[in-house]
Amino acid sequence: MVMHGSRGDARGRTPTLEMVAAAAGVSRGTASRALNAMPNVSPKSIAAVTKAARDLNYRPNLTARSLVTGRMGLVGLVVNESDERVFADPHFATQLRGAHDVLSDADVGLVLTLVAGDRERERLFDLVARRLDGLIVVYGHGDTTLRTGLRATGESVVYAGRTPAIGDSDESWVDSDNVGGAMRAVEHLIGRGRRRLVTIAGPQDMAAGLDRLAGWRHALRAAGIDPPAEWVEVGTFLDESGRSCMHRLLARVPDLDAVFVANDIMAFGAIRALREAGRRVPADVSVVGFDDIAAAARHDPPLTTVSQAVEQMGRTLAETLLARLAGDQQAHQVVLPTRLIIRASS
Amino acid sequence: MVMHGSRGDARGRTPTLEMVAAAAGVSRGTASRALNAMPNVSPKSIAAVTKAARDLNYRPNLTARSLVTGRMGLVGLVVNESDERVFADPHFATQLRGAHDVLSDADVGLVLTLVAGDRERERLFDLVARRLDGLIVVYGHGDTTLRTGLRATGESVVYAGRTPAIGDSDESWVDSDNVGGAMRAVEHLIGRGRRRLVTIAGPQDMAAGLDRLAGWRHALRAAGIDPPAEWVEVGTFLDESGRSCMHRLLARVPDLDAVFVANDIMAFGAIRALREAGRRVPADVSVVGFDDIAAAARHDPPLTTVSQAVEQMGRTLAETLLARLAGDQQAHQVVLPTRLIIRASS
DNA sequence: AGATCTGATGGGAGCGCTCCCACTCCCAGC
DNA sequence: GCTGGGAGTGGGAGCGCTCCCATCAGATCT
Repeated sequence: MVMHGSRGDARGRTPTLEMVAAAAGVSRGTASRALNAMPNVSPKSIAAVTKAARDLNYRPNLTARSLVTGRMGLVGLVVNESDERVFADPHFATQLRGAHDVLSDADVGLVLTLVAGDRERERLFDLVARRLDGLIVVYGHGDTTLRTGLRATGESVVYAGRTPAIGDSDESWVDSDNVGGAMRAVEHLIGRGRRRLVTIAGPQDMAAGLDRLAGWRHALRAAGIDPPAEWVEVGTFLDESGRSCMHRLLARVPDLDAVFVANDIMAFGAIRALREAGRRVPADVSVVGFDDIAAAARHDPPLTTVSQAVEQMGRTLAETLLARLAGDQQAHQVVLPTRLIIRASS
Repeated sequence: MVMHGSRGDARGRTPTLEMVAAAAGVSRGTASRALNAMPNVSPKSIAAVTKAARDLNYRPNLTARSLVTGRMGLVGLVVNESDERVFADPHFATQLRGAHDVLSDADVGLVLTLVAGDRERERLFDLVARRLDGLIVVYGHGDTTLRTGLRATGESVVYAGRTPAIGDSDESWVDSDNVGGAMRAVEHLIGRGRRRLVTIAGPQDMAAGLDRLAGWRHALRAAGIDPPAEWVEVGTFLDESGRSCMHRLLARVPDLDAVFVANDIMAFGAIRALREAGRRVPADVSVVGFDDIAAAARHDPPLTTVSQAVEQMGRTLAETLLARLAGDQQAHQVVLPTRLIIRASS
């Protein structure tokens, strides 16, 4: 199907439903019903049409189908963030694979849409109106313009990650149980006898940052400890940030005996800082991270951390969107379980 | 455009070309010509149609257009490799951004297509026949089944990276000047007085691996040095592989004074190995990498390396594909320049 | 003034499919 | 034997666009 010369050269070459029907000795309508597994078709017709379609190597023209159904069979994956930052996230690929699998089984294509700046955001609105059935938004954090814009268009959208900024009751999202994961991490540390249990939190404009901090605080209070504000440092989720936050915490709380870090990357930085300060991990200070990235198991010492169902998240995002496209009107808000992986750092 | 109920509820809501034409007081044909900037339309008509289209917030129905033109306005980005490995490549995002920019300006969508295994490869052939105008194949290395399959379909395809495995004269590809880059790296080291100049090569089933090794050998010979086979170790492009290769080289060639490493990641591993062996970089051994990833500049010591025009590569891939789709029959084989970045490691 | 050309226009045809309505069987029920 | 209904079928309409051809005005040339 090279066909740069448009119509002419394709005529007669690519088999159409009409040709399949003729070969099977039935009408177009019957052929269509047979191929789409609709009711009220005789087994004989189904067999004849199936055979004819295979013989002719027939592939339905998705464009023609779209024109009449109004469905494109395409959803957009919106990456609203600097691409470097997204692709640097070791979970992105896994999540993408999960979503891709599900969509691919449903014969729905995934159109990659990088958004950076107003012009591209406008283009996204245009795109979604013309070519896409729905959107999966990953890394939409912070950009309320995008969110309110999408909400206004009434498009089918599913977000990766809870949407903290605006009232989100009518939006669909899939998120990990960040609060629960953080709580279990803290409970684990308390069970190890730790009491001066500080935290390096993530950015507070992201649900993951907010929720992991909330879980830490909640678990401490449940254990009868009311953590002072000086036990908290807010980082950027990057390695170097973990290091500098840890140094500040050590300065403020010299006798700290454990730190819950909101992601593994910062936890690595924090462990470096602890060593620089002459503290041993885990003998003097226990460290727990979040994410269970591949490097966590290989780290020295292997990092105790909270694991998320990353591929499942991708799958659920896709499934939720497909459900919406199938007519399910209500918003789905799914929280996936997290799991504490205990290793040597605690 | 939610329209899960198919046709009915969209009728009358979404403006059509017919409606624009009526509002502008011209015919459908004239409106189409005006909006598509075709010749033989009066300025008055153009103005009227443009205004009517804006007033009605008209967006052409791409499906209807595709049905008649036979063009989908979609190209596939084929990732034929484990997703972890691709997304771990720090250049992938940049390259993708470049391609995305160009395609987006041409109003062509980019459909992400992960291929792993025969079933998915079959699905790709199906997909490209039904929904896509062409393909950009990144990381197609090794998979000749994919290549020969695509060649058989006569599809428009552009490869990222030279295609060494099979005769490639009729295939389009875009690649960096790996040979030239490697040569300049070696010439630089020779200029620094180094003579026992070993190399850690990349996988030999990838053009990048082959070409960088060839460049190293070529430059040495040009300098009157005929490198023995024991000066070469073949790595996997991963960090740990760089370290172990370096150890083996040190064992075989104890008096080596420089090493050209086929990528930065392995160069980091190699520098670790050199330190473990008590060699100073660059005092005892000079190290040059390839890629100029972000971490190279921040490394201790900052790494001398060969920089590629990564974003340009993405752009050129897209431009080449668009040219093919516009009817340009001949294969384009583009080699983009590389540049030696001299830092402290040499 | 009449013939000729050119730029501009209108509208039919048709892309390949799904949807729907009308129609034909055939069998059960009275 | 006639009727009612359901299963199965055929084919028209129509999705919104582009392409093309016939037409038409207005300008230009003999």
